[in-house]
Amino acid sequence: MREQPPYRRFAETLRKRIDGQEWKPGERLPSRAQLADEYGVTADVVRRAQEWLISEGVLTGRAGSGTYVAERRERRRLVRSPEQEQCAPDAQWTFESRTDGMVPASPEIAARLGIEEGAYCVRTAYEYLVDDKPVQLMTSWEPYDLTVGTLVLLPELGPLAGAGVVRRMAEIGVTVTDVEEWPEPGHADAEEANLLGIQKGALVTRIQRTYYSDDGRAVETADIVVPAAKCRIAYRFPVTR
Amino acid sequence: MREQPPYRRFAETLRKRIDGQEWKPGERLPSRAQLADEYGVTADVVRRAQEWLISEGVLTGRAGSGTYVAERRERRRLVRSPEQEQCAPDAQWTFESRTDGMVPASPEIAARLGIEEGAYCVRTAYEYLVDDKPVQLMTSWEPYDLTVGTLVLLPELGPLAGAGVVRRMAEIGVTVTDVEEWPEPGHADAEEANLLGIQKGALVTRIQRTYYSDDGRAVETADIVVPAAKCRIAYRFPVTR
DNA sequence: TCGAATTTGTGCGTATGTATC
DNA sequence: GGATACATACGCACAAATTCG
Repeated sequence: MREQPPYRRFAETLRKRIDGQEWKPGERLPSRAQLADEYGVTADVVRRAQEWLISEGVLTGRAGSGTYVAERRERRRLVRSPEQEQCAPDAQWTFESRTDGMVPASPEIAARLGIEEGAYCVRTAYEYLVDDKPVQLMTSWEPYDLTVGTLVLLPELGPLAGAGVVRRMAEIGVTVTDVEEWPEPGHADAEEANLLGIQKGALVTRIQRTYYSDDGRAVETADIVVPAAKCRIAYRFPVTR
Repeated sequence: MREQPPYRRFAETLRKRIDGQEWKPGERLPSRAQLADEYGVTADVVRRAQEWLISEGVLTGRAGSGTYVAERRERRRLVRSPEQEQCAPDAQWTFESRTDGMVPASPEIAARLGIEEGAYCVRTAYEYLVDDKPVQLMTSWEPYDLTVGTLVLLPELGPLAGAGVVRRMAEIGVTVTDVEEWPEPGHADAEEANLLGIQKGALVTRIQRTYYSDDGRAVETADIVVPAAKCRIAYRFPVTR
């Protein structure tokens, strides 16, 4: 076993004091200079130790303000299963949406929807909120020619505003039968971190979701960003053999 | 728009040369000293630019050898759905397993299995292989008192060795009806990176999977590590309302 | 309101460790 | 075993954000 470098040892020192409730969640730690003085290490060793703990989600740093013990906020459980309309708003969840209108399909979106590159889609951006705080981002695309001339053309308008893809499609005679989700790990970019109230570079799960109708056509596809610090994702489904 | 720092600008220079097929996937780049000379920057700027591209999966570094253009390997599609036994071996997939024998349940595992802390479990480690290369790791726990005295006590032995949880449990009269998976983003530690043949710190998805029987008891839980660079995970299930 | 002090965040160069050939 | 190349750690300087008088 090789000896740990100074910054890692100091990180463990800090972690012990945090675990011992010496500083409680949300509280500010002494400044780097103070900690360096107290332990007889350089301020840079303190900085690296804090960076390490930040990357583990134990601390969070705020420029100009200080380094804080991360709030052990209870993470939302986000269930994704066949039995329910996913991500529908309820008493606890709400969302804000903004339809950008028609945009030509990028090569990737065209492939996901099975339409021609450049064909028009209705793009809508969603922010899911709990207690008025965003906990999930989504951008969705629907083929324009699927909903043109119907009341559900714009997801956020009409009698079924906010009702979810399955119900909206049912309204125009399209039966959604399957959903496919591709979750991938990633890091939050500056914009996502800002919108979600998390640290830049924090771990997120990006989900590509596509709904399919009974004739096998893709009727909607979406990019979903779920911050690991705020949400746990659960897939639950029956086992059939 | 603020000006980019030198290492970021040089990263874009490198990226353009890579995109232009100047160096092909798998090929070695010139050494840092050479690149630094060629572009009139310090070797440290080259190093940081390469680190940046490594974190994006464009390059990979090997100590003592060189920096290489990442192979754009085709990623396995890993379907997780109700219709099939998951992760069963077939013509393309195989796995190696190693049962550690009985271990007392940690608090976390006990909670996941709904058993008492310290109660014994059968722990088994799996490495899933494609072309003899590991693409997925799994560690599973089964309550000892569930399978004790039966032929399926050890997942890797007996007539149903390697048959999967659902079939093995069916053999002893336990009907598995549901599965729950909790995927979370993370980074590979040194050991995982070594086993999976990926860079240390590379993005992975960690899945907590638990199978439930018809009486609601958890019959198996597992930690699964899926490297993003090698596998895409797909959840597909029917929509029922 | 504004500016100075404080605190964290970013970038860079050097020294050293370690794997490869 | 030596030479070479990347990996890790550290210290310093400065920028950016916040705080507070």
